[in-house]
Amino acid sequence: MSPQQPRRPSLPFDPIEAAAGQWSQHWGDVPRMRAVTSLMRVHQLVLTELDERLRPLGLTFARYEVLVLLSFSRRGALPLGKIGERLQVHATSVTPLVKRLEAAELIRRTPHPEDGRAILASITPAGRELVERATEVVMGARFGLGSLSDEQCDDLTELLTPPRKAAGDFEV
Amino acid sequence: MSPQQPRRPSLPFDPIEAAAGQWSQHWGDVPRMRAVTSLMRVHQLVLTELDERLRPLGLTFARYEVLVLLSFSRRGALPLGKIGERLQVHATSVTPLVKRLEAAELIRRTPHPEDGRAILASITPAGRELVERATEVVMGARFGLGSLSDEQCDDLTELLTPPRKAAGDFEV
DNA sequence: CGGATATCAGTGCTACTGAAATTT
DNA sequence: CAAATTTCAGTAACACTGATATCC
Repeated sequence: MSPQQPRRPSLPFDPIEAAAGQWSQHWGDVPRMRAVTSLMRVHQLVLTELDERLRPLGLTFARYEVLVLLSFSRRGALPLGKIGERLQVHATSVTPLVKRLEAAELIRRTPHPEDGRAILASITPAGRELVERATEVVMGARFGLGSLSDEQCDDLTELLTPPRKAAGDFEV
Repeated sequence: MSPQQPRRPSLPFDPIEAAAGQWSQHWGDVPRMRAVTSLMRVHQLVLTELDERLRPLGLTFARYEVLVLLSFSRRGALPLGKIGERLQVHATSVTPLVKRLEAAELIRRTPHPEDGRAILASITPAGRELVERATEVVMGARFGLGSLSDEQCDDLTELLTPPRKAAGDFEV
């Protein structure tokens, strides 16, 4: 539905390959230039598609991720700080994110029983229902990567691991 | 410089692998779930690093891309519509993007000589100088993908081609 | 006239800085 | 008191909708 970008005719050539040709004549490191450009473009495509499909449910992909995280947590509840940490969202961005989910009654905010500074976000039954429906939508869209085989997805994950490790996301 | 996100200690495990374990117990299609999560994370890491390095030059990665595109074009000039098309930026987003570059005197806006509706953006000598310096910065950062070999970058580009083709970016 | 080009106003989402309130 | 948790105000990007002026 609703192609936000006006439908453009397909180009008769790969625009990234074309740019790489120009790039190589001026500068160097073409492999990295191509990889980064491809990464940016595919990210844009995947995120746009998933946001679009989740919109009828009143969710963005970011809000969906919060619901998934809470539904996976032991008590269905986490302090806001943990949410930001796990999802790599800035502390000052968690507050409005959680506020929207609370307004839709998908989560509840309660004071942390053991730490008076912290707030617990806990998923509601309505939140659990919606995350199931949203997951069907996301899986129905094959995460926006339906053109890749399972093996190619695994290869992609593996190739994207060194940058995450280099950034200090995790050890080993 | 300036780590916007507070430096978090590395986790002793891969958080995406951990989430995949949970995911597999509830739902399916783990390969795609892992690949999309990795894609999102690496995109965030790369874009944050490049924006950070370009900030001292007064550029964002988006603005840098416009300068590169213009410096590659035959006359150093393109109509705004073409810029949006090539960089996949919405028409209403091109205007402020170009306006900022003009304010910094990196490009000039002139009426299209043959089409009274269109505006040509042309790169200035200062723009050409800055794009050279910015490219040194970006290449010095190895595009944020310094942890990958040339061969791995090529593999990554190849894996990301089917999604772009499926989205109709180009034919063949 | 219908379609294309660019602009503007306004909304929505997110990242960030800097500051503050509260609690540990 | 220093550090942690959350919130708020304000700035900056960017994507998008809907409307408008202009021109082909």
